[in-house]
Amino acid sequence: MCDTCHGPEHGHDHGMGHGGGHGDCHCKLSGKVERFIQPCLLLSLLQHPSHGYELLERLTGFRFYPGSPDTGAVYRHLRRLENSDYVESRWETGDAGPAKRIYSITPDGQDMLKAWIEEFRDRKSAMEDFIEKYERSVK
Amino acid sequence: MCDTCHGPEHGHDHGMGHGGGHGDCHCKLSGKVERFIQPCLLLSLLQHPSHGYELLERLTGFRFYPGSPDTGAVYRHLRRLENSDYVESRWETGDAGPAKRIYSITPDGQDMLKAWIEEFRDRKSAMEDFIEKYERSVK
DNA sequence: CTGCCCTATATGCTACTATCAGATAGGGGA
DNA sequence: TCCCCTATCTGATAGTAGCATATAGGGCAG
Repeated sequence: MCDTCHGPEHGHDHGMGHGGGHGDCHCKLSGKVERFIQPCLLLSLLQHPSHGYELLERLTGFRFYPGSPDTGAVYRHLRRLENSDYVESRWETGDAGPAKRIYSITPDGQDMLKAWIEEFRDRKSAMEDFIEKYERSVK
Repeated sequence: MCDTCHGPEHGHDHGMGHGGGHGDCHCKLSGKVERFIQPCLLLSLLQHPSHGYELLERLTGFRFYPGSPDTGAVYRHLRRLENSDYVESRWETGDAGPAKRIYSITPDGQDMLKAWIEEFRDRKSAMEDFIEKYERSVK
């Protein structure tokens, strides 16, 4: 039983929003953002260096994130990207408010992003194939 | 340290094969098939009824599965799909070898598959946007 | 000067999932 | 008899997202 969509578990609302975690309930087909957060962060940082809190807001610009993404996820992934040398950071304490950790993309990170782009092209075409298979089957 | 690609953890091999589970190693960008198994099973069953072992082989026809998919995953997802009334099954003991559980897609399952197709269209266009954003940034 | 909100970063916990490994079992061939 | 192929199913583990919470600086209203 699903406490979000109520009633039948096979509702047709398939938006990616609201976050997931509904177990066997398929009222949200893909609440989870499925590790798209890393390429989104890398692309944001390719555009210009930024800090976690700002990146959090910029993530909503990607259609993978219709709602507000999780703050914990953003900071944790930035840390992981830094451990892999895909990004680097420096502290900025200049202006008002708490200190900011400014992240920039590294050459390795740019290579990684390029690999992600290739991956996305593959997935996109795999989905096109799937849709085509479906169209042929229902015809 | 990655025991698959050895050396630097940011190698550029980004195929979807060999299965995942390399933690922070990005030598495989997406070893996980990320719940694509359910729509693949539904579409296979839309084409014609089938049993688990056969579906296992038919899954390789989808480009989400370059290697052989996990047998456990197939049977477990079939069970889950049946619990959700997206598929139904009957035992077939007629011919040689062990009994087969033949699955068929239900009307609810067909609706679900349709919802998945819409979802795939969304994801596909989100990826197109991402790639376009990238192209603009590197230009 | 206290409480509240906004900015900013970080960690703990839990549920879900994929993957790996192995168990069970029928039947055919060497 | 042993091994392999077909066929289904279960156990254990590791990675992940999402939620909640902790910490902390600074501005501002009452």
